[in-house]
Amino acid sequence: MKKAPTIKEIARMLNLSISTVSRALHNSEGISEGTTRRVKEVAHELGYEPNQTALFLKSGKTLTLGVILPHLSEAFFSEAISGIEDFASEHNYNVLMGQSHDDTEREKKIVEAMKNHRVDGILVSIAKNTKDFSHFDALQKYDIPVVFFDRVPDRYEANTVTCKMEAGMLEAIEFLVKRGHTRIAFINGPKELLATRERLAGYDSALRSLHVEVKPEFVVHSDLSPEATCRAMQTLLTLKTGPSAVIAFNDYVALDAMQYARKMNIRINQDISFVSFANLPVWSYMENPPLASVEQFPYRQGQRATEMILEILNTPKHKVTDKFKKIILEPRLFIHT
Amino acid sequence: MKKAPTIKEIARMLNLSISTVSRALHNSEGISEGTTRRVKEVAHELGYEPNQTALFLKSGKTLTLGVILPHLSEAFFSEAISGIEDFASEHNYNVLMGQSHDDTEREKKIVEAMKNHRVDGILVSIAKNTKDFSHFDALQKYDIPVVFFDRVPDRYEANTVTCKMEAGMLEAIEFLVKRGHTRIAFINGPKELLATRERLAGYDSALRSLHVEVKPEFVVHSDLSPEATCRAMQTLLTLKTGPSAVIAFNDYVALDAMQYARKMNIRINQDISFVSFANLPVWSYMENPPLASVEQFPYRQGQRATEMILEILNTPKHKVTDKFKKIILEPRLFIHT
DNA sequence: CTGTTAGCGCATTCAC
DNA sequence: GTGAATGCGCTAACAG
Repeated sequence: MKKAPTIKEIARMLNLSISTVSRALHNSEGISEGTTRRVKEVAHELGYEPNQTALFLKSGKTLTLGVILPHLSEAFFSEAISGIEDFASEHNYNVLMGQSHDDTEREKKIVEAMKNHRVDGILVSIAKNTKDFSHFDALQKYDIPVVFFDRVPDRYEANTVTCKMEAGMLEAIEFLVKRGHTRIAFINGPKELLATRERLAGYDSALRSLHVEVKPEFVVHSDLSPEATCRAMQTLLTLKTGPSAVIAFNDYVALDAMQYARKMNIRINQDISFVSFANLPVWSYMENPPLASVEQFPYRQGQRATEMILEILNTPKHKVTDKFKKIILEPRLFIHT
Repeated sequence: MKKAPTIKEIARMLNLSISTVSRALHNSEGISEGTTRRVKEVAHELGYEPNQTALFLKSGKTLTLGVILPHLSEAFFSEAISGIEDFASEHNYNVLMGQSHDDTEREKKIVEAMKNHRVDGILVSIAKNTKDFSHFDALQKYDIPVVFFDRVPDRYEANTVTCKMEAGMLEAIEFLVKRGHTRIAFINGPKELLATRERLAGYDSALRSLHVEVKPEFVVHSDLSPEATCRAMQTLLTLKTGPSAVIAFNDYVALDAMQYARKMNIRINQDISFVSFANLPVWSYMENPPLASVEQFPYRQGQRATEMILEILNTPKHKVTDKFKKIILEPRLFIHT
């Protein structure tokens, strides 16, 4: 049973005081070259690494960022955290990760654990049902900044990184209209999500600005489960005058909707065209992907969010303002084939 | 600029000593009910959470597990870490995450950072080129146990969780032979990986035991890049007597190989049948997935690895043995109708 | 029932 | 050039 080496141990081995060892390791002035060398040798020999945990007591910095996501199994989020981790590690930060599984209670627990660990800052994509943000607000008492990305609270008081969904929707609809579609349906997501409302607003305004008739029955909802998506698709297919194109809330909804349509003997992108949000990497391998999808750059969003929080952390306290930071990325319509 | 509340602050506010506060928060014996209540009230009011970092100094436990993976963008690994995080958080452990991007140098850096943070244990799937394990061995000095999963070192001295690849290969080949295939090719992975050698051993022994002729030219390699996979597939397609079935090292290789074949006007699973390893969740949505794939249960592997490391952490020091723990899971052939 | 103190690992201020 | 002492937040052993 070993114990991690400490400066104390090094000091004892060399008959030095711990402060000398500490200074030697930091190349401080006023330590003889010989001592410095010997200290470093022994340190290396023992595989000494400074104890970040002890350092925190002095510095108040853990060099750790907390990341809270709904779930990693969704490609969007695993790409995002990949961007976060890459950017963070470039700047010597570590990443503590937690999945809320779209459950507000778990989200609260994770926030608490991260408070316990005194992470320097937290990046979050909130759970589907989170309406109350008091667990995040409580972080102010700990001087832990929070940056929300993608799934952000529907209120102004928050640092956020998002994609301009209205713009993405406009691009998608312009694309379809150019191809001659006028009966454009929309399978939207759960009404609690801000993203749902934004996409709907984009849908309405895009259709209006392009002078396409807005039919209320063309907008249906899914809670993102395969079953709900199939029901939504079914609703669309049983309309007397059905849609010629369907926009899906995201790629998973598109997958389920397209599968259901295929089962109903509808030819994808011939009888009904599809356009989707988020752009799964696997589309390129599919024989019949949606005609296009709105790329939301999860990796980039993660990166930018990390950049934002590091900027906040590096702002000297006396310069802190009350302004909230907002980054809004432009999505891009990615046309398949 | 707030600072995190401490027991000291609570003590000052109530004119108590810090030890009384500490005891009250822990419901220790011998504290008057009134005091306990008042302490808890104030603690709640301030949003007090104990400082895990300070606790570590005493207990030597950070309640944090380090996880090192090649990259999260691969579904296999994001599923695995999902299993790790779920199991860990159930047991009040947090997860510190790092991506090696299949680069041994980055892997070393991550190990060092995790040593700095004094994680209680580390779970790893090693980088493709890692041959030297001294950075992991050095963790012994810190009494930090390591459990390898999926991508494990090719030596005995390691705690490992893996899938029995030979068995998976046998199942896959049995499946193909039953369907009448005798010309079964294999696109294997990079030779450095243990998984590559295991699959090859399984391939050879399965063919032999089923009395199918082994043709050396039927085994080709890919470094897992799309280009290499296409070249490998091309090699197979230009054989005078080509294969009737192809087994792919993993799903990504299968995707690339199938796409290439399609481009060459080969009808998937008619002209050439495919079987793959790993079982991407999206197969179920594809019109022409491989006939079958060998499911390796990444989520389960992550869970079991976490279970193993927690078991090691909870073993009293005096009971520690030198034995290495090994868990070998049975893969399952998943047939895509 | 409650207060005082030591110590975990380290950087740092003050002595010599 | 180097050592001794302090304090970061907290628990636990020891005193009352």
